[in-house]
Amino acid sequence: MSTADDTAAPVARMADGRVLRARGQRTRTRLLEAGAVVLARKGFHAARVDDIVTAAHSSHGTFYLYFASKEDLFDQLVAQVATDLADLVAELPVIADSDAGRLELRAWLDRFADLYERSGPVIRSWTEAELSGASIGRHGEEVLGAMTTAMTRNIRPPRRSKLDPTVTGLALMMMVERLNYYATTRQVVATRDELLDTLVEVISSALFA
Amino acid sequence: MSTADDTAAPVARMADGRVLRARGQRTRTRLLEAGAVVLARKGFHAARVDDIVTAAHSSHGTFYLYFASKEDLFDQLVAQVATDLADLVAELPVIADSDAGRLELRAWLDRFADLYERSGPVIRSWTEAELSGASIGRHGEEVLGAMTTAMTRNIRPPRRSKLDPTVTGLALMMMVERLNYYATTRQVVATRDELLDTLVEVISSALFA
Amino acid sequence: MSTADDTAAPVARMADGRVLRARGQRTRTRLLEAGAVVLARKGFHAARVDDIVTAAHSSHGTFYLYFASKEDLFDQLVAQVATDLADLVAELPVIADSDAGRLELRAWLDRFADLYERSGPVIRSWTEAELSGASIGRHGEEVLGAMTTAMTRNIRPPRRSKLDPTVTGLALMMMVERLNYYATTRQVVATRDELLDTLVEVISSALFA
Amino acid sequence: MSTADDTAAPVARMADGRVLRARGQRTRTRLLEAGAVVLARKGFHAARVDDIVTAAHSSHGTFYLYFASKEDLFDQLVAQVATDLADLVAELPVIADSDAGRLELRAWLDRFADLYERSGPVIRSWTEAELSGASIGRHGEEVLGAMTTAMTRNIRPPRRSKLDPTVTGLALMMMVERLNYYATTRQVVATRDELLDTLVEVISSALFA
DNA sequence: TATGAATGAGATTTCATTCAT
DNA sequence: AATGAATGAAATCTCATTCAT
Repeated sequence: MSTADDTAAPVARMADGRVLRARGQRTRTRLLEAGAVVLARKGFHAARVDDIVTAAHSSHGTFYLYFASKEDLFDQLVAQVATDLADLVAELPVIADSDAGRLELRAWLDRFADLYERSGPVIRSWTEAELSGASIGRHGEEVLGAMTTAMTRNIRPPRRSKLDPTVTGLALMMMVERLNYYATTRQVVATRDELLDTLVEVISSALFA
Repeated sequence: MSTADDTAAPVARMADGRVLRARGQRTRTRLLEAGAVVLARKGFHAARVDDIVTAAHSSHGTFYLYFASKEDLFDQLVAQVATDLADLVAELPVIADSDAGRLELRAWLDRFADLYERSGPVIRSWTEAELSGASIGRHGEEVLGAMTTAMTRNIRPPRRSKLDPTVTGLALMMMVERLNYYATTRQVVATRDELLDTLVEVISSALFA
Repeated sequence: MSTADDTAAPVARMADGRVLRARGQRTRTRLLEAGAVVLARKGFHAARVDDIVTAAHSSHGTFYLYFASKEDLFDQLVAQVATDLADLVAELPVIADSDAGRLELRAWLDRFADLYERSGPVIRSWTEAELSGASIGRHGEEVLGAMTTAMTRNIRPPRRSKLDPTVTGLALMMMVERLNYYATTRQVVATRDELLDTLVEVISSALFA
Repeated sequence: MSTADDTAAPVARMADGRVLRARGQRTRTRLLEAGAVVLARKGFHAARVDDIVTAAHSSHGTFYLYFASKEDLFDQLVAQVATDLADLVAELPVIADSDAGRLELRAWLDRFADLYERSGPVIRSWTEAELSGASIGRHGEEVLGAMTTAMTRNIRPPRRSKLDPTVTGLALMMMVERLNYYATTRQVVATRDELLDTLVEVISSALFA
């Protein structure tokens, strides 16, 4: 049995490093949640600190008690989602060329879609932040790498000599992300089943054709 | 037989609608090109009018002679690229399940990659603009629809009953776009050949598996 | 009997509608007063936001905390003066053709001159704003109507068949305004007594000749 | 008999002093007329050089060939009107306390109203310009003095001991001006006859009561 | 003489961050 | 811990005037 604390939950702190009491904890959470809402509604650049504190029924002064800057808040939001995503990606199974394998893949994609539905706005703001060179992009790069690697593990080199595994892994994962993107933003109308069926088919075709 | 010019090129105009003489034409072009460069370097939101006029060796006053606002310039840039992209997309052939078909597809993807290399920054700024609700998004939706439809034409329903053609078309096109994105931004290291081979394989697997 | 305050003073607000605390109240007042001073010195169009914030020992940012725009500040100034003026005009008595009547008229004109001395610059800027079609003109029209009506009440139709009461009322009131204008701007040199005597004479001549 | 040229018409010149040929003459006139139209529509401050040259079907470059500045054009406009007005004012007769005198006065006021109808916008812009300290105000002061003096000549000191002649003259003339102002801007609805009747009555009451 | 194009100083406005209570 | 107020650098945009042909 492991001793306590070996997965020490990171203690939330104020911007100046002091540890939070219960009330502070709640205020910080309120601001983070408001940040997510505003991010979803307006995107990274158009989000104003004022929008966030208004949505959180708080104030500018309070905001800077908990976050060093606007970017800091978004960074913390992104860090959380990046962790969730990395955890999920780590659980992508090696997929067998069988109905069972396809079912496993489908189940994983379902969980991905769940996560995307919850955290899509934050994930989408990644791209926006990346494009303009904000520091938030870091998380994106790490997760991108993890996703690519996870999918790459499924590609047995002997089978398809022409396919570069890394490139293929990236291609398939990006397809998964984009399709979820257009589905959650309703730019394409598709049920969850259609989404999953399509992804399973295309991915398994690519892997086992 | 009609002479040339029956598809009269749209005449460039000043922000107040007056048509341009030769010198104005040149200045406008210089500003557009500088805009593209700045857009590539900084992204839509971080791009400053001042950056653009400095890059174009021009002035603020001149800028507003040709464009009603910063957004107007980017809108015109995007409109141009949207046209190019739509033209290319219209030329996507119906792909046969044969080596010849694969070659045709590969050639088309090569042209897409060329266009993306030239106009990638503008295309990428689309997403950024979309996210923050700018009016530029319009073009994006149209082109997105055209791309999806073009790819969809290649999916013969009888073959793969489970695949929704529209969703599949979108998925494949988005994969093409994203892969080009990561290739041009050097977030994935791949030669043009690796890129094309991978895309041809995955797409034809999906279509003909 | 009701206590005071049943005509609750309109609560001062920030540009975004939030109500003010004491400090904000003071800052807003300082800006309004500085605005009046600058308006007097430079007129509506030549007045710069920068002049105002400098005079108020404040900053641009603060200015826009309290006023949505430069025009908004002047509009609030004008609204205040319009109210004062309307109140005074409402108190114009019906004038009897007697020494007592003339004394009453004189007293009222004296109060008008006081108000004009205090608020002349703002009243004068009305005209400037009207001419250029700014929204401030509204107040002007209302007050103009009230002034005309008030004076009109003094004109007994039977007496002077040829006089249109409204036109006469307007004529006399405008004379009052213009004379105060030239007196306060020192374009005519006249003591308060000369001013009042002249106005009383001309008005009572017109009413009772 | 006087020699030729003792009323030498001021020769129109370009901004750099050169005398105009016929074509230049016409262009200059077109710009002046366009200036008057724009002045009427927008007022002094809101009038843009661009509005004027567009209305005159001319160009910025041409504008500065004939006028040293925007103010210069308005100054020339005002100078013309000031001359007309001064001429008219010089012809104000000494009014007798008789029906004939009233008719003479009425005739003069009719001519004033004609002039105001033609040149009202320019006259009105005087005030606007004065308020913001533009140099145009000069003409205004001169004409104001002339108008006051002219009316003052009609006030026989023995009659009304309390009236300061200058102040009264100013008061009456300003009433004339304002009433014409509100009549031409349609802020008061009155026929020319009502206007004249009212003014004749009030003025003669004041002079002869 | 005429003109379209170019200029840049200067105006208004925004908003992340800091201050004072 | 919390907050309302203040700040000012920086951004966008305007327009009288000058330039070059």
